[in-house]
Amino acid sequence: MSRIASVLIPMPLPEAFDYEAPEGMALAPGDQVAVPLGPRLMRGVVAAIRDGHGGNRPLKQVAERLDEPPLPPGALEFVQWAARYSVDAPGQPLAIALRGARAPKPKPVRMLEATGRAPGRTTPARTKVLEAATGPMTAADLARAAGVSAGVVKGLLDEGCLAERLVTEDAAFDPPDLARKGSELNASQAASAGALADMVRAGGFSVALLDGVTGSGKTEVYLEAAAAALAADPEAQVLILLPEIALTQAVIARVTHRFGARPGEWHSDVAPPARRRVWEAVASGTCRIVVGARSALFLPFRKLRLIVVDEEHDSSFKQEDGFIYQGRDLAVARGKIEGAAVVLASATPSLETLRNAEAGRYRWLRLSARHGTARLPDIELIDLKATPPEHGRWLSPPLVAAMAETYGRGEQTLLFLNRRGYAPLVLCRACGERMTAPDTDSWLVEHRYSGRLVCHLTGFSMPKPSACPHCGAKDSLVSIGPGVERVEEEARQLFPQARIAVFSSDTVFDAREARRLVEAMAAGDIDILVATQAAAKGHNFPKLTLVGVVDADLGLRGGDLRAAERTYQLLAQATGRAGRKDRPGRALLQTYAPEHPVMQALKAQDRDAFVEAEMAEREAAGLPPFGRLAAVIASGPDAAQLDAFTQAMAQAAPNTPGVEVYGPADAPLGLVRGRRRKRFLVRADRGVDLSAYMAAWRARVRPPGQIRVAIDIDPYSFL
DNA sequence: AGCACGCCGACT
DNA sequence: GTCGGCGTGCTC
Repeated sequence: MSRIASVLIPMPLPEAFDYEAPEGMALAPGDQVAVPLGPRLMRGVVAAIRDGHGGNRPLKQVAERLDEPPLPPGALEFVQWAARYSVDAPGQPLAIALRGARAPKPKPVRMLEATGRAPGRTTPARTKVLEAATGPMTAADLARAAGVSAGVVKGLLDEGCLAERLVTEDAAFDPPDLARKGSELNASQAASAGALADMVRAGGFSVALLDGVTGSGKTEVYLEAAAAALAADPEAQVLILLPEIALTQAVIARVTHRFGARPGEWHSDVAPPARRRVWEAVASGTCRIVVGARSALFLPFRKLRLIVVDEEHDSSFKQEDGFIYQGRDLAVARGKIEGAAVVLASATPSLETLRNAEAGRYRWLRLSARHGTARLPDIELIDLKATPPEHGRWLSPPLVAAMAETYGRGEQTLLFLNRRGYAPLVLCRACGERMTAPDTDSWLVEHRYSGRLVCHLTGFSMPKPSACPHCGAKDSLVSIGPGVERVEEEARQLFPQARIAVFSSDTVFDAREARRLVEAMAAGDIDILVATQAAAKGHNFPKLTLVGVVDADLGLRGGDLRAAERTYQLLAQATGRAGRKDRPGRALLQTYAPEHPVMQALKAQDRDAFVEAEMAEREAAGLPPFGRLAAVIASGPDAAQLDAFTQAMAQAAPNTPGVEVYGPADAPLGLVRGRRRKRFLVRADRGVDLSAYMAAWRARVRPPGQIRVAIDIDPYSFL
């Protein structure tokens, strides 16, 4: 008999591997260890310890217990739960959970300090350096502060008048100052904040929907819930999740102001050493507030007491590649594991969340009053059949007139179009050839800034050719349809004097640039902002009084489950931008289907009507939130082999009451990176353990050769 | 994911 | 006769 450690390894292995725990090595679940895997040593995390022996073959031994913070029990359980739920290898979520633990430590910086020794020879330059050396500084800073060359500093260092000291950036996070007062709350906010504070103080798992229109002050309310959680327990930790990196800076500033301490920041743009610092501080409990993107859910919290999911409806919470998961749903799961309160905040909650609130599973807190004196914008539909734009233009006469009026008053316009680039399609007038990426069915999008054709799916790009690559015709390629760049071009032609900017992921590369643009807009330094979804939420632009939605129908096409819901949310968010302070706002929606229920509900600003109609349709079809969906994407380079495999897979689908399997069908993007793709869609009744069903199905087939099978629980994109 | 082992073409 | 192409499969 010996002790056996079951070890999770951050790789796509199907299960934890067993190792023998060497005599005298103290090991506990959560410990980070080094274990031999094949020819090399891997980092892993102990999932469980038991007594026993290896069975038919001898086990390898754990090589070393690493001197690193262990994964707390809640984090470990969450990793395993997430893997099971997503029907994926536990190593996938574990890799996310260890992303901060494996990052390099912050490098110590060489700082110089005066030692008090007088230099052998005093010169004016040396005196200036010693006067400037009031505290530890880097050599470069000291030379700059004294206005001398680096040589002078070096000379003083060599003589021992300055001494070198290695300083690691202070790893500690300041504790939140709980004596600080929060913002002044109106009656509605105060009631919700009180309810959330009670919920948090009561302890244990519970979920609340914080439901309030744009500008109703949801952030102030959930910050009070955070204050209650932090005050109730000196070790309590709070996690605030946001759908996009661009929104983190504003919330970090709010948290810093509210608690007098900067929270931990966690998203893909955070540099590795800073990530390591946050990871360790969260594991040790010294970092008590984290603001981050969905992957922050996997941080090693010790005593997580509150999770806020801001803009909970946002589809960016859905991770689509690699480890596929829905951040909002996993947040609720982590809350359950930790016994924490979960607050889902939105102006346009997802139908899933609304259903849970209606059914009483979630506490439903409505923020009714709008902050300050701002009024909701008027929403008008522009019927593009009645008043179409000129040929080759995208802004209709009524929208242009409204823009002129707004510009004339010195106010701002937001033109909203959820399409990057200049034109979504380039085709040849001579032969009709559509430009697509090699090995892909998706259209190449023209980008004029870069002069290239870009595939938004694979990242492939090429210079725009002067002749058609198919038929060779010269100058025959035409740009079809609008992207934000093209709308910007049109706006510049219409308003040559206006200050116009574009906000899309092609023009805004990082959080800093996003903040710069948002600040310029807030300060009134931009007259017309042309934006994709990236700018449609979370900001307050006092001089913005007109929102033009260039193509309101965009989300109504394509026949995916959430198209109507997404359009509704997007438009409600985008139009919510207009007229927030004392100016009334207007929103103009260009549409070819003004009679569509979504357009009508939006025009009437009747969320309940929209939700009721959409819920009825979903219920009748047994679709989420009344049923559950999963997708299988099988892909491979050989079409015939893939067909044969997906046919076999269809045969192998377990026959279970309450589950229907549709497919195999060609995936909408049937060819990606040279691989053919086939898709199954699985619909299940609410009570079915869909993850178990999918796992059982997958276990029945063995994908041959190059064929890959990906399972997506609760798919969003049907591509 | 790595990294081996494996079985078929052009080289010192 | 070998070196090496990367296809297939395993790692407790």
